[in-house]
Amino acid sequence: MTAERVMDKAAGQAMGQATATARARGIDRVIALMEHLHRLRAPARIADIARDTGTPRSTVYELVNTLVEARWLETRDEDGTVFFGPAMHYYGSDYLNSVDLIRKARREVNHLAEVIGETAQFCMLDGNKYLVVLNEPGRRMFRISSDIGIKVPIPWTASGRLLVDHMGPDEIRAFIPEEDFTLPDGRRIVEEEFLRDMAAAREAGYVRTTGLVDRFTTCMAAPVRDTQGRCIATICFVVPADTDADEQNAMIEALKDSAGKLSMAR
Amino acid sequence: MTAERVMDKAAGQAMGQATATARARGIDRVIALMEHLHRLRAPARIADIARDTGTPRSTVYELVNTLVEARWLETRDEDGTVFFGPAMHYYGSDYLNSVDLIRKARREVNHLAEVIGETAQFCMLDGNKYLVVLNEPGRRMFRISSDIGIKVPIPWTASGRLLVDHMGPDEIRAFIPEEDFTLPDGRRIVEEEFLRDMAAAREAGYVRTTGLVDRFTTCMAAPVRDTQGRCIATICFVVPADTDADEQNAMIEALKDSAGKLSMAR
DNA sequence: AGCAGAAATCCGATATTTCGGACATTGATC
DNA sequence: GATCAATGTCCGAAATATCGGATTTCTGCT
Repeated sequence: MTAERVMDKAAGQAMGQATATARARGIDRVIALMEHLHRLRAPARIADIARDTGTPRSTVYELVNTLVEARWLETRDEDGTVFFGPAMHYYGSDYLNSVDLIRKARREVNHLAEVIGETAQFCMLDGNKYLVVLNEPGRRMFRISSDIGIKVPIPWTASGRLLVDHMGPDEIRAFIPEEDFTLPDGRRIVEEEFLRDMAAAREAGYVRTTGLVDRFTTCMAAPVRDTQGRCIATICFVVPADTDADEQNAMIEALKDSAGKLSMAR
Repeated sequence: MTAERVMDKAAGQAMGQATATARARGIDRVIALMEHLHRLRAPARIADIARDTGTPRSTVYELVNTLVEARWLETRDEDGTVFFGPAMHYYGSDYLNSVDLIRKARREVNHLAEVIGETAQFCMLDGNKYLVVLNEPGRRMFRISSDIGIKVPIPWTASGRLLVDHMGPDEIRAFIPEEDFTLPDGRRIVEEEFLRDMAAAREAGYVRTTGLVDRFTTCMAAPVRDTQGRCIATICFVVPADTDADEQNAMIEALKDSAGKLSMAR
């Protein structure tokens, strides 16, 4: 109820910039600032931060100084831009280590990426969106970093078809926003198709999709289930669509294996 | 200059708790709070946070609410403790990906931990202290998490002997605080010994120490050097002291190999 | 050199947040 | 069931951090 004072939540969804109105707490401004950098995924100049977050310039300067001193932010290059600093990594590591499932998942994801050599990920739901929690790039050169912590519509992903496993058609309709069935390129995912994929995935114990978000990419995912059999996360590979079929099958086996271990674990 | 208002810096070194005096900015209180959780490396109850950071109780409640809402913190279990939340992981990942050397180092550390099966680390200096930046546990059960982002006296570590490589005896004396030559168990590292280790390490291209911080642990480290040949980081293994000699030699070769790649890279 | 525009700093006033302490709630112990 | 302790909420007042705008410094360009 406090942060909303600064950001108009209604305006949220779209390109995340807030129009500040009144005077706000330092904390709320800092939260907006960090969130902005995260969405940007790149260093930003202070003036731009001020504009894009709707924070008065003098305030941003003041806060950035404080944050740089605390190593939450770092001044980059000599171009006067700032980005996240080492403290965030330390705190983030503490978080990862404190969550049992994620700590174990890290092992599996690293192992998969190392042995198979393709990009492996660990994904979960965050509200009604899909989220990459862990990402370990394979040996390929490109696609170095992925979108850790960036929310994506559930129907855009292979894993999404597993993560809503336990819901009936009506529940899903209520849960996933209408507009999320439209892909970035404008194509539309028919609901029946989605439900069919889902049922097939539950049956087979894995799911594979090609050319969803990106035409030339194939995703394969296996479900991590809790003791009640509910899918609480997925492990997946992201590979070029032209990857050899046998290799893909090997990957799926590896995924099922890893996902199985994590399902046991908790 | 702002954060100091809250924390008495002189009191620092010891058990990190500050005695708040005057009214402080929310930001400064939050920084103290996060730093406290990081040192603690465990969830804490709000009342304890208030006591240990010297922040008024009502203020902590207020701030924690804001931070939980932003996912910077998370309420754990049902015992009312709080700890870092997922947002810290996302911001931390952004940081890691934004620093070239660290991003590359992550590959190497993961690879080493996977292939050799022992805990691998990537370390750097932070001021006049040694710091584990990346840690990847091996296949052994114990010693799951390490002290990422926790400052350690340079002489306590194998890597430390490489990281001050470029300094002369006088520089080192000026750089490393006197008291840092005393190990946690009270033993004292003679300066000549340290300098000898250093010279030998530079000569050999790696360093190995046993029973420094912990009697039953051996550390092996290889230097990552910049274009001027200066040691800017190290890669290392942390293994039980009774590890087979041949295995240790193989590890050292693997370390030199990885460190060499990173030295090339930048 | 000189100029224009942007980046960064400075400063005082006021709207606001922090803080203390009182009050409510929960839970454990005897 | 009563007592004590710990946890969490609420509220008004006072201290002060945020903000606007003016000033200064920097940078690139003609």
